Amino acid sequence: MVACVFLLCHNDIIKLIITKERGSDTLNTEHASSYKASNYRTPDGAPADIVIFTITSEAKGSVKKALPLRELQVLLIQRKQWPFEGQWALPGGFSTESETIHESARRELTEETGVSDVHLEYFNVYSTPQRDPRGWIISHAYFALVHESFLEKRQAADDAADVRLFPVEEALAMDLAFDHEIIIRDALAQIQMKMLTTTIAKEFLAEEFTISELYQVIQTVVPTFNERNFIRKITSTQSRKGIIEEVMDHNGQGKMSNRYSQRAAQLYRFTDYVPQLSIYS
Amino acid sequence: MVACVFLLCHNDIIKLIITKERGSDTLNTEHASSYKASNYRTPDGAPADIVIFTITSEAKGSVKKALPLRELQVLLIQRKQWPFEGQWALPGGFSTESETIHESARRELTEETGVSDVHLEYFNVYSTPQRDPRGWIISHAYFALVHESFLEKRQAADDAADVRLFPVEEALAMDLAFDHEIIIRDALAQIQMKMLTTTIAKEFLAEEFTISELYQVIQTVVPTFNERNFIRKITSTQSRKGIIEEVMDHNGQGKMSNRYSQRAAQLYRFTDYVPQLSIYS
DNA sequence: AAAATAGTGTCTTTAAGACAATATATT
DNA sequence: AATATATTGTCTTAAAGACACTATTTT
Repeated sequence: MVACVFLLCHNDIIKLIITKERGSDTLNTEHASSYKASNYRTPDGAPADIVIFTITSEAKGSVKKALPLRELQVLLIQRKQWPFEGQWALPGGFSTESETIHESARRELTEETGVSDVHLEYFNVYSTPQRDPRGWIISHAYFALVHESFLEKRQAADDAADVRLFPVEEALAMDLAFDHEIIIRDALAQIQMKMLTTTIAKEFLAEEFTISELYQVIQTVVPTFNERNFIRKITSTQSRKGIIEEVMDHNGQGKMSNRYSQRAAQLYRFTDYVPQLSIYS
Repeated sequence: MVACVFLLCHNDIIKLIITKERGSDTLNTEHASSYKASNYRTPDGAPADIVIFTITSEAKGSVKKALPLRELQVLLIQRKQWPFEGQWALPGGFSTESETIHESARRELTEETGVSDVHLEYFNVYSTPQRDPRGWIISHAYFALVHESFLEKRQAADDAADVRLFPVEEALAMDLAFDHEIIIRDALAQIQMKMLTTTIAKEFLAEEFTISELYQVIQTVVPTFNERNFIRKITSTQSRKGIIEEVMDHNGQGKMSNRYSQRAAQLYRFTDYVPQLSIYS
């Protein structure tokens, strides 16, 4: 006993309602041992949407050697078709039956950035009814953290007016497609938390970096972050000094950089130590 | 131009393949401005599965007043039908178009426990192809933390042989339905992390509790947790003492409990302070 | 010399960590 | 009196927090 109704609501959208006989999956003990006919409507798609963050750095024009201005940016694409035609949206795409959603997000990310070894992390699902006018579409939201050097070539390759980086605050003030403003807001809160509790700062830095650069990156993502004795804590506190280590040159001397400063600064790299935080110890 | 093919693989399962015309949603700039006909297969369901944890406590028989034995347990239900008939599985159910997945998880949880104001948190999506023999079914996994007192009445109400608590280690050693072993393993790792970084311990405790009870709950979830000066840290460290506070009686004296001890112990409660952890400060 | 970033000295207060000792009520 | 849990005393070492000071190179 099968009924199949097609409702053509828009010229490129099909809604379908299917009545099918399926064993009850309710776990209520009253029903668990009896079969029950129900009406089932299945989702019209399960896409992955990706909030791609990068931190751009721009040299200050005034002085030669100075710390660059850094800004947290998010990559958006301009929609070419209904729905939300002309509006900016997160990159993403429908996942297929033959891949996990994570694989589909990875595929989209590679298409968008041209780089494959990039931090990609799942953080939430968005399923509010009517969130997508095309139908019942449940979106799986990821964030990606990309070093600006990876996006530079992409930006140059196709001077695409329809793919652009926006400062996060600017993006949040725009009229974005779907519920993408909420998704970006949630992603921002997520990376702010992760910036302080994990070593994701490394995703925005070169392999070797100075303490000032690290401090700047943290402050760019979490503007309220303010540690007066930052260098002391990160380098001389026993419980934390395992997170980063000094880079040495071939003579066993500390490797220095004077990219941004008159006095050369020690270079550091992240170790593979994973800090374990606890409110009880 | 619509093709619809029904494949009846099992008497209560319908697989469908639909070819429909839809605008390309790939974000590749090569395709962004051209429409492309594609074959779309849509998911057959988007259920929420819930890992319901509780901590049971059993008084030691030998002595009258002694700390109880506590054990982390997970609620499972025995399947009554194909697929995985007879095997134990997580409670859960298909979400519908008119609710968010979170609402559907909340609904299932209330059906299962009879209680509504319970900690419920989303943690991951499971979408490995073939994870469900009924079709392309993407499962959204939640964990719930329930005080044992909430489950006691439920357990008594229907002496349901098909709904049972299992010690987590025992559940993980069983041959569970679907990929539910992996889901439980991930949920366990998740609550172990959250137990140490948030105040979810409160979900397993009464409103008022002693330091020993709190310590026991943490150790039950995270067996490696071992803090020799626990009482000192939680009560006399400035940065942490905001997490809990002493309960006072009407005379302004500390309210005590001797449920588990000869010498009465001070009762505490959690404040609404949300601790902020950081590896940098 | 002024500017800009990098890093150290020094002092006070607070917390961590270990473990012995004391407190209170029950059996 | 022995027992079981709760709590405090005391000591040593480590870290937090503040802020003035020195270091290095460029302009």
